Formats: sequence, structure tokens, C-alpha cells
Amino acid sequence: MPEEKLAKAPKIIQCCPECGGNRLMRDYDVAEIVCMGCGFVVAEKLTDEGPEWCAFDREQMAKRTRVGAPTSPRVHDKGLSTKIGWFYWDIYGKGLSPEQRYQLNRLRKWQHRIRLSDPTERSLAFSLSEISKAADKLNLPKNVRDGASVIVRKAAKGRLIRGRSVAGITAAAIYIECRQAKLSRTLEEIAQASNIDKKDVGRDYRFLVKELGYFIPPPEPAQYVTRLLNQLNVQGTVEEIAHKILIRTKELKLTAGRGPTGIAAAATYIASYLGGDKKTQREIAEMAKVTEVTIRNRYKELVRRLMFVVTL
DNA sequence: AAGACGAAAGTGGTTGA
DNA sequence: TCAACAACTTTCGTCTT
Repeated sequence: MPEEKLAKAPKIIQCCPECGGNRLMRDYDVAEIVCMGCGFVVAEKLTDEGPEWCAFDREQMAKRTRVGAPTSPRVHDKGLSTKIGWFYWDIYGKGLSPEQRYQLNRLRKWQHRIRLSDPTERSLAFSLSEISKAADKLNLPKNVRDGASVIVRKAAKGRLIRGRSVAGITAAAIYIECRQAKLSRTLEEIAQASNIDKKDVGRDYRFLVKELGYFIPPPEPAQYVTRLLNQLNVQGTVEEIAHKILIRTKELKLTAGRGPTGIAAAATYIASYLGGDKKTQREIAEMAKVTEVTIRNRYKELVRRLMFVVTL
């Protein structure tokens, strides 16, 4: 591509659109540009331009040079197929005539059709784009997206999607990944981000876990507490107390059979009270997505059982 | 007046026959 | 498939700060 065309390439971002900071880091392991100030993902799907081999002389260099981008589980053909570019100039950088443009468009259209002609491929492509959409809404990191993609692939390979909705299986895969990565996303949030009924996602989730033989431990209240405290804008002492409470709660096995969000909310309530930054039950209930009644029941229980144990 | 409390009835999911 | 069950929610009247 000639110089003047190169100049048309997307401009390299210099500062974070979120916080305005200029400490941007390229992380090739997860293929992202991340702001070191606020953690905002500025760009993703980077291609590592460098070679993964070493050459010690010209001969080796010539031998080892080859082309091709790294594969990605997030594209339905793992990014291995050829794609016709979007631009309208030839290899010399000269513009195309209207007829040539028309031809190019037809080529693109047909290539797209051929690439996605197999129904399995098509549903896989759909599913992977859904993962990407939902993951954007939920702010999920790369590894979770990739993991979810792998699960969907496994499901497709094992013919587990037959008779079920692709969207449901996709959402379930995301949920499995979140649970495995110990991310505090509830089934409800994922169902919402994917526009599917919570019940359906739950059903497909249980089905996939069973069929693919996953072992997923129940979520721990501690996973939810950190996010809850962030949403409520409290740190410091309250945070410390909340975690202390949860450690004791776990030791005394008070979590058995109880919803982790309820326990997290109750611990937060107690901690905010003791830490001198009191939040109302309603505030916490709203953030934790449980009712005030549940907070009351849990926190009474915790206070009763922990009173003699915790030295706060 | 806002927040907390608790009783009572209702809901949705799990379990075991 | 169905009933029993525990956890949780909804609702609402009452008490406390």
C-alpha cells in the first residue's frame, strides 16, 4: 500500500476516552490497549505485528517468514479464512472504476454467503456475535469471552444445541464462564444482557454443565461484596469489616443454603453501620437486587451468630 | 417522615418418590 | 410428574429514630 493510503489508516489513540489519561499500555496477551489510569479498555482485538520466532541470519529469516494472523476462538472460522478488504483501490493505490466497484461488491457478497453457508457455521457465527454484544454490555474481560466461545463450540460439536435456542445456549455459556472466572455476574444480569428469559438461560446452563461435565462451585458472597461496596461508594474501614464478617460467616458455615447475594448485602449493611458510613437497607437492597426483608433476615441471623465471635 | 421491623401470603426452584 | 420444602419476595400495618 502506498504512503498516502497508509495515512488513511485509523489514527492511533493517544489518550484514554474515559479518564483522559495518557498512560496507555498495549497488552498482547489479551490483545488490548488498556488505560493504566482507570482500567478502561481503549482498543481490543490487536494483532501482534511482531514475529514469534528468532532469526539469526538472512537465510533463517527467509525460511521462517510466513504470513497469517493469530487464530481467535471468537470468530466462527477462527479467523483463518480470507476476507476481501473493504477498500476501493487496487494494489497500486489507484481508485477503481464504478464497474470494478460493482464487481468487488458482488464478490464480497458471495464470499460472505459461502463462508456462512453451512447452518452450523451460521448459528455459530450468530452465537459468537451475541457473546460479543452481551460481553460488551456486561464489561466482561477477554478471557471470559474466549471461554464462552469455546463452550459454544463444544456444544455445537457435541450436537447439544439441537432443539434448543442458540441464544439460550450462548447466554448459558457466558454464565458458565463468569462462574468459573468467579466474576460477580448474576444469572439475571446475563439473561437481561442477552434479552432472554432468566428461566431459559438457567435451564440451558444446567443442561450444559451436566452434558459437558463441568464442576462449578456455588458462588461466594465475597464475590458480590466488592462490587456492592463499589456501587455504594464506600471503602476503607467498611470494606475491611465487611470482609472480616464474610470470613467468619464462611468459617461458621452460615452461608449454607442461603443466597450469596443476600449474605453479601447483609454483611455490607452491618459493615456500613459499624464502620460509621451507614447505608439504609433500601439502598443496599436496590444495589444487591434483593429485598429489604431478606437483608433483615440475614443480618439478624449474622448478628446473632457472630456476636460472640467477631471482635470488630 | 424516613427507616426499620416482622407477620403473612405468594412465587419459583429443587428434591425425592 | 407431582407434592413437599426452603429460600426469597411482596405487601402492609406498626414501631422507632
